[in-house]
Parts: sequence; structure tokens; C-alpha cells
Amino acid sequence: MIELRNNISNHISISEKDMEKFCGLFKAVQIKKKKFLLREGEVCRFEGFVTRGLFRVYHVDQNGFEQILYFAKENWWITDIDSFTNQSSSRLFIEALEDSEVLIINRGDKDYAYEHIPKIERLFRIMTQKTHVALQRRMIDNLSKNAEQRYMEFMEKQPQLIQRLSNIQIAAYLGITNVFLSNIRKKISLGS
Amino acid sequence: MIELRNNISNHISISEKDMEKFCGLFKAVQIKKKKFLLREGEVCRFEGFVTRGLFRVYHVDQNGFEQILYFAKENWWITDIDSFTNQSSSRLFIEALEDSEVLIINRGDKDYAYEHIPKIERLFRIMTQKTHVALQRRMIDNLSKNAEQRYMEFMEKQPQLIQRLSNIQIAAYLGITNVFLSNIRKKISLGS
DNA sequence: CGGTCTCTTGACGGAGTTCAAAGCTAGTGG
DNA sequence: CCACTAGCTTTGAACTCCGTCAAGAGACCG
Repeated sequence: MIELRNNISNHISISEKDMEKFCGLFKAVQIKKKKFLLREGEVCRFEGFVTRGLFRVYHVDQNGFEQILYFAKENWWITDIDSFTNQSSSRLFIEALEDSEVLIINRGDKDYAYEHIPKIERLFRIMTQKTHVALQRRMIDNLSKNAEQRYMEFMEKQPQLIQRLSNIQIAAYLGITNVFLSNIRKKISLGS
Repeated sequence: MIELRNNISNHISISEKDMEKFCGLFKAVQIKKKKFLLREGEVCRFEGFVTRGLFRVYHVDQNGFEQILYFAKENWWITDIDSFTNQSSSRLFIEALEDSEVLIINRGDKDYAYEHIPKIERLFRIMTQKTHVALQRRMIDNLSKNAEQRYMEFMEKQPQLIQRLSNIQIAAYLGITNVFLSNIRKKISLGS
């Protein structure tokens, strides 16, 4: 629970009482590797904070290809914000890539927090802003850079994360095939 | 001002008093076609609500190519959320594509609203969520669909907006060259 | 061991780009 | 109201990036 408290403190200032009240709404859940927190078609009824392990959030298109929106490792938040806020059926899968633990808050308790702890409204406004900024930057990168540049930058920014991922996962995140990623890796290794 | 009030009412319930207080913080600004609301390198000191006209929000990459993040027409909000919230120097341009009018609120007044009108915190949490969901959907589309599919869907979803845009702007939004867009248009017209 | 999953490699194909040239449109000034 | 210009759109040919298909070599796990 201490990780959750630290994460919240990093975003807003909040009284110990409110912190206690909010964190009390979470429950720890253990998820084994290859198990799903959410599948396409389900309604996402939770918002989660990862304390151990690693997840991938992805979409499967009409041809069966997987696009990874993001990875969530320790101290990352995880949900399908679209399905969670609209209680609509999800277009995403959330799968554990390692044995993991997540602190979960359900929809009703989060609404309760919004109503009774004003600071929580601010917390999620700020977090959503930051998430949005990150996605906006990634959108620009995807439009303006080729696969090799995106791979190099991913390696620079997330070197420790890459070591926990298979090339198949990395390729799905970069928006290319694992075959082409293999070509890129060869080219880079020859070039150095 | 009535458009702004309607837009806010669509997102949250708010007392007439708070509505009055918040809307009073905005000022109307006229912007001529081809003029900029924001340039790369500047700090974005405003958040705006378009009441007339049309804008494009775009990034220029190291090769000089423009990627359009989104268009903002009447009743759309417009800002560089990254630069505005962090008061960091912007990587984006915001340019009027038509003679336009925008209701502007500056950073200080928005912070004032966050502190003194709790509902405003919720308003922007909800709006940021919706914006984020829209970008997430576009990200998936960009990864999973080819240019022709993206163009067809853009035409279906925004037929009235497309008529106000040059093919150069449409291509920059779709992430292709205007030359290739021209090929797509020819192919579609032959196919029908 | 045996089976499944991952990574690599090569040949080929297609989506999208680059460069250059020509026609087209629309605004602007005389 | 016409002429001029600047920007927009189209077209064609060569080229690049990345995907597809197929096969083989490791690596991991029961």
C-alpha cells in the first residue's frame, strides 16, 4: 500500500485522513502470468494500480493483429478508461505478462471517492492529463518517425522494461511485425 | 457565450451562480485566417473554446513535415495541454484555417476556478477523459488500418469538416502525403 | 526427451514516398 | 471584368519501408 500512497503524493497534496479513506477502498488482487484482468466485450469495472509484475493493454483488430497501447509495470495505473467511465463494452484486453499484484478499486467506490473526497477529483484530472500528454507524444512519434527510430528511442527510454519483454511484444508496441523488428536489430548490431 | 454554457452543461451539472462565475473568466478573441494562437517554443498561457471558425493543432518534425493532432471547429476546446499545465515550451503550432473567434481563459484564472469552483475540477477531469479516449481510438486506428480505410472513416464521421479542409490538411491528419491521398481519391472515384 | 514458443533469415510483394511536371482554382489588383 | 499569380490537385516513374510467407535454429518447460 505504501507504493500507492507515494504515487498519490507525487500528484497532489492530500491530508492523511483523506489518504487513509481513499486507499481503504482498494483491494489487493494476485494475477498469474497469461491471465486476463479484462477481455474485449466485457465491461471494465475496475481501476488498478500495479504493485508487482507487468501487464500489457492491447487491441485486436479485424485481421487478428494485436496493437499494444501501453505496458503497465510497478507503480503504473491500469484500466480501460473508455469502458470504465462509460460502462460500455471494452475493445481492449489487459493481460499479465508476469505473475503480478494489482490494487483494485471498483466503479462504485471510485464514484464515492469523487463525491466525498474532493481532492480525488483533482488527482484523476492530473493523472489523466499526464496520460494524455504521453499518448499525444507517442502519436506524434508514430507519425513522424520510422520503426528503427522508434525502437531506438524505446530502448533509450525504457531499457529495463525492454529486458522483460519478448520481441513479439516490443514489435506489437512499435506497430511492426516481429520479423521486421528482427531485421532492425540485425542492422543495428552490424552498424555498431 | 451561450455556446460555452451549453457545452459545459453537456458535461456536468452546475449551479447558475458557478456557471456565471466561471464563464466570466473568459474573453472573446478574434483570429484571422493563417494567424497563430500558439507557436512552437512559446509557453501556452491559455485554454480556448472555439465559437466561430476552424483551427489545426500540429507538430513539425525534424524533416519539416507537419503532423496534425486534431482540428478544432465551433464548440471544440483548444490548447496545448502539455505546455499549458507544465508551463513548458510548446512543441505544437495552433493556426486558424478560417477567420475565427475563440473564448480564452488564462492560466491564472483557470487555477482560480479550480480552487474556488469545485465543479470545474470535475468538468476538466471529464473533458480530459473524453479527449483521451478519442485519441486512444485514433491511435488504434492508425496502427490497425491503412490510409484508404482511415480516409473513408474520416469522411463518414466528419463529412462537413472535410469540406472545409484542403487535401493537404486532410493528408497531414491521416499521416500520409497529399500525393498519395490523391491516388486514394482517384481509386475510390473509379471504384464507384 | 518432445512440443511449443521465440528468434532469425531470405525472397518476394505491396503500401506509401519522392521528385518533377503539368493542369487547375481562387484570390487579388489594376 | 480581365489578367496574374500563388497555391492546390493530379499524374507518372522510380524507389523505400515494411509485410508476407516459409523454413530452420534455438530456448524453455513439463
